[in-house]
Amino acid sequence: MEALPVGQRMPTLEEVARAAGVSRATVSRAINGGERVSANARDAIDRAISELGYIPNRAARTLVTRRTDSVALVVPETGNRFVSDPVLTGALQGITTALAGTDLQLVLLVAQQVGDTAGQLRYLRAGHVDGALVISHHGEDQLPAELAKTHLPFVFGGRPLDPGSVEVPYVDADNVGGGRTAATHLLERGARLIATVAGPRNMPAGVDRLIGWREVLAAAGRPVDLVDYGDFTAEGGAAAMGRLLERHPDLDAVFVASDLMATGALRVIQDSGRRVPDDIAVVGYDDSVLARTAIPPLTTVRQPAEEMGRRMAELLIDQLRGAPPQSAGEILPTELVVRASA
Amino acid sequence: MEALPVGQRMPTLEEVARAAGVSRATVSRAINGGERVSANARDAIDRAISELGYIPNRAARTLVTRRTDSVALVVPETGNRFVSDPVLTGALQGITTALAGTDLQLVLLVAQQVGDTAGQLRYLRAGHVDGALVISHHGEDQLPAELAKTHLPFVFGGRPLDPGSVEVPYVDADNVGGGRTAATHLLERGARLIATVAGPRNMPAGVDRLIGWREVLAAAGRPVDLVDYGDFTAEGGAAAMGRLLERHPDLDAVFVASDLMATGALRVIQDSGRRVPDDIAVVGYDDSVLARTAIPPLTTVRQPAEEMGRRMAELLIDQLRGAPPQSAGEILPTELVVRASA
DNA sequence: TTGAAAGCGATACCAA
DNA sequence: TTGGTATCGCTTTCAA
Repeated sequence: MEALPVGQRMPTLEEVARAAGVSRATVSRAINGGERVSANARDAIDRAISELGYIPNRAARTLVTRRTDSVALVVPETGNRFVSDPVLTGALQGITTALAGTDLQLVLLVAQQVGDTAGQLRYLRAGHVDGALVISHHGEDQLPAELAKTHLPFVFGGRPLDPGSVEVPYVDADNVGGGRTAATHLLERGARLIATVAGPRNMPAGVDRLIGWREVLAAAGRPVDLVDYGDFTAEGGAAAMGRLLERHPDLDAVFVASDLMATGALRVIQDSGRRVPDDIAVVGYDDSVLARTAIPPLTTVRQPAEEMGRRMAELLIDQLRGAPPQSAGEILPTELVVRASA
Repeated sequence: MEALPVGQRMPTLEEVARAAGVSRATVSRAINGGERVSANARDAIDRAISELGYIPNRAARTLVTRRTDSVALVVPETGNRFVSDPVLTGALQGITTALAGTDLQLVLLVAQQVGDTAGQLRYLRAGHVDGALVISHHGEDQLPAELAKTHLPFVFGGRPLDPGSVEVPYVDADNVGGGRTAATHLLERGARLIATVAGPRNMPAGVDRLIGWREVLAAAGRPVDLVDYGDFTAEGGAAAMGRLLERHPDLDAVFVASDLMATGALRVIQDSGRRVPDDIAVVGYDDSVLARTAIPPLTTVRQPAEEMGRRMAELLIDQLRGAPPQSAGEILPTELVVRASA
């Protein structure tokens, strides 16, 4: 990366000052808040700025302020996870929306290999960004503890499983509540034997949804052992559903902890000659595009992905403004979207 | 954004120099290529660097080199487009892979409003990045022409519709070829009356796939007027399919220009009492997750999204190294993925 | 091969 | 309210 194509020469503060007939210091003040600058000077400076098309040089500014005006979006996992994760894309949406009101730029920090947090930490520690938004699925890594050491403001998306005895500010959807909602809906529909395809045991999202489901069934005096686990893939969902049907051929409802897994479950159920929802009612999770395109369309628990992203960004911005990090996580409510499958 | 949380104080070049017993200049040379530095000095410097945990300050470096070591990913559209676009997420994957070998950081530049290219251009012109990767669907905006004026290296993903008399380096999938492949497959399956649900007429991807389809049918002496248009949504696909069935109740095959539209088409076809593929064979486009989860699973044309992203990044890196921009677009082959729907 | 010193373009302190 | 000036951390001549 030696030879450098010639870019436009940008006007500097100096030139603006000269054109406006004032000093650099005055222009700088005018640009940053405009305190203690006379109306006269202001006008001249504004005119000079727009005539010259002046844009402050970020590098120069960063050098002295030690502020980069950019924040990182840390995505711990690589591979098609990024693609398939229904929350991530929505969160990204919310994040950019929230950042739009500021002059903060979003820098993408995608792990090169699964579990490669070292490289990301190096970057974060280097002071290249003012803060970090961390999307976390597997909460088990040491990212929270390590991040806390850096003194860099950060907010997690998704509750870290093991914060390592540090307070971690995070935003999460109410997974327990979502599990409750799904179970309650199936109960109210009159289901007699309710199963669940849960997510992985090492992921907070998987664990919490199961907890909610279990809670409601236990309270209703129903069995809570019709449980099998998938890995949040369609194949995993299909396999788990198959095992459940084998063990409990008479089950008539199932809560599947993700829409993607639910598509797999749907296939297995229909292949077994059963109809959805008449023989088996199915509730999914995420309200992703898959829920709408599935046949039959899935009743599912909507995650407020975009709002999660927005709140993450807002909490980070608060910290950048000097507020102390939130000591507790923020839990956003989920919502049942009723379609044809249950 | 006034108050600034105290970050760690990072060691500077100066301190490394002192620790190594050499001058700043020598350390700098050692870091940048290591030309004209004695082995002795090298060793001492390397040791000092790792002991102190030194990381160069990007802002200071940028200030003098006028290089930012970051490139922008420009996403012209906002809203859930980002989410639903099957190519974008894959391309992102390829881009980060290609960038992993360099020290380039990816900065996300999402348009705040549809068609708001002005803000993006301002940012790009400000010299905040060394180059830009532009994801383009609607080729009609003036982004290509405006970008060319900035002298900033850039590469488009997706062929711009109207380059405005400038050569635009781009990477695209072979949409015409994809349309041909789909049509050919349906012909070879023995279909008699082949329709298509095309994409919007103002999007290159939509237009090109239709051209390919038409080409093959014309060459085979088949009618080429069983065409209706959708907007790349499931609803659009369903509506277009409905119109086609009404006009041509006897059609027995259809090429739908995106998997998402195909899910809508599938629903309409099945609701009309017809079976897929027995009564109507369906070929989709994208090989997205929807193709795999659809019932029946979709035969579809796979876009090499990840490879597109990788090539985009590679072409940009070439330019950053001083190579002239490619004068012609680069077209990557598509591939038919045969599943149950056709 | 090495080092001294001059910037790069901003901010911020201090006097005026 | 202003302007002069030191400073941020690095790269890059230019001499030695």
